[in-house]
Amino acid sequence: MIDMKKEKTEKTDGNDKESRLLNTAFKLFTEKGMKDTSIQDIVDNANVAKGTFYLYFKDKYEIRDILIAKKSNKLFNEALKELRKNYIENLSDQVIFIINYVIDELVKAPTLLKFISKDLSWGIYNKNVRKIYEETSEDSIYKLFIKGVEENHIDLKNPEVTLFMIIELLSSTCFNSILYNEPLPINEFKPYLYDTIRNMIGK
Amino acid sequence: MIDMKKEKTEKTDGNDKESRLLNTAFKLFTEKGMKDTSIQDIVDNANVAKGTFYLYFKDKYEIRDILIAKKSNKLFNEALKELRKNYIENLSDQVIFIINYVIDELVKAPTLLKFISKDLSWGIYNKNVRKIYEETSEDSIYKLFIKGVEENHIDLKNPEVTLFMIIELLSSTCFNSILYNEPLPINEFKPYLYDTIRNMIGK
DNA sequence: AATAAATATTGACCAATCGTCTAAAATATG
DNA sequence: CATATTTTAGACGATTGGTCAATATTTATT
Repeated sequence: MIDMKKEKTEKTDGNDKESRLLNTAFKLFTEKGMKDTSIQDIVDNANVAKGTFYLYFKDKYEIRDILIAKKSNKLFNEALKELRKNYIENLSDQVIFIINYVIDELVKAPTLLKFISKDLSWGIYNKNVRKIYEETSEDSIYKLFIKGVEENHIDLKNPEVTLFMIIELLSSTCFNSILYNEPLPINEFKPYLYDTIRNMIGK
Repeated sequence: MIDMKKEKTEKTDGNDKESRLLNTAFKLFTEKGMKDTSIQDIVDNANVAKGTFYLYFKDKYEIRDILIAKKSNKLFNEALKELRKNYIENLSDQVIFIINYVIDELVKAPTLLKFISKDLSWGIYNKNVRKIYEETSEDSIYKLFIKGVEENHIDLKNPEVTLFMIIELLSSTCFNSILYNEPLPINEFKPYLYDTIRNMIGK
């Protein structure tokens, strides 16, 4: 029934041409930067024809948006998974746990941080990125936060904006550690950041 | 003495080719977006040859950086000028005054806000932009803040990072009013934002 | 004022890049 | 096995980016 057909068949472990394009693009974007990466570069390195690229993506910027969304979404989801393993009651502390997790991961992987932040500033504000966020995430910091605010009767004028502000703070804190090439005392600064978050959320 | 030479002479009120390129680029960037504006577009609309563009700017991205820096710098300088007219003692209140001024101006000019924020997220983190900031501003929110912290013996772990965070908050607050097309109650949200700033700076 | 040196400007030119399109290959369906 | 549908390939025209030698303009020098 299942025959091998041609010898050319790659291991079909789900990494199809689309995935290969995404992986290759991420590699090249982080290595050489957006500007110095052409679509030809991407398809050559992914061993795919140019036409195939345009089958899946509109242009270079769409593939970037998708990448940023996937990478940052993955990071937040990992953080949420870790959060579930611990029992943390307070919403402020839950948010701080997540922020803390993400900061640590980003500081460990500066190329990822640079990519996420530099070209799109965390991508939170980009329509395309937000769409992918909403499509792909069953569980999300957004839902956790909104639910938490409701359940705990926390008095926030606009929870959504508050969450964005907090993530913006996360972004700026991380990015500062890259902006200055000298190592920034990010761990010293954390308690200070978390105070601010507690003040924003209350409780 | 002063002769007209050619009839082609434009009014030489300081707007040379460089300025014309900058103005035209800003117009096109905000009207059509970065991606749909080619250098050819810019030089055609500015009535300048292509080579002239490359005499002043490295590429499209450099002219964008310069524009963002100039526009945002101008905004902050206007805010500082207004601040000087009032007598505000407290550093928190001074910062809030400036933030308030800038927010109001940006909400009034959404295309400017969109340009500043979208492609570079306020530009604070961009090396090129920062360089221009430092070169062009005699008076700046940066200096005001650092001096204020010192003079008032305010205990901040890292004043520079704190200021960036505050500006990031300003940026995120403004940008939220664009993100959602419906009018966001930005004025309602202000007191809340300013509480946060007071908590960050203290006093 | 005439000449020389320095600087600014131009636009033709070529290489690189984009995005389209048609034909071929792979796969699914009956 | 024949036919329809989807996926892939890469050649192609159009656009864009960036260079460069020629030309125009300004500034300095005598």
